[in-house]
Amino acid sequence: MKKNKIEESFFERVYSVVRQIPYGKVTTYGIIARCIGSPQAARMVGWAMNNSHNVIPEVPAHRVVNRNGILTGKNHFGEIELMQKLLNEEGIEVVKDQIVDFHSHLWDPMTIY
DNA sequence: CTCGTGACTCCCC
DNA sequence: AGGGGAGCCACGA
Repeated sequence: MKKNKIEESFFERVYSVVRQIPYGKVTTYGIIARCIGSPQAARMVGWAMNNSHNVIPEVPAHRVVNRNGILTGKNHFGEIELMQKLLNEEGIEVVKDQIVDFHSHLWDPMTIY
């Protein structure tokens, strides 16, 4: 055995975490990056999200924002208002591209309650 | 193979 | 308090 493989791609690892985000909750790029072992590779997480549109099952990328609770990736949803719209549908209020009471909606995969 | 870029984050001044 | 720079990893040209 040398290597075995199945080493899931970096992207796959990101998707696995993002898919675990419960309905009505959000998380950040940094948290995800840290969760997969690369705390400073938050950029990659966002990049993975960009590619997520081509991934199945669909990844709730709209639940992923930056550490300030700002919808930095909204520009990549095709429709600028789409990301905010999806969050609103889940009961998350967004003002000026920023999630209201962000900390309350924040979900940390490492923090099991 | 080398270079550049990217939906971020942290540290320093 | 605000601005600037470096770090991180993967992927396309």
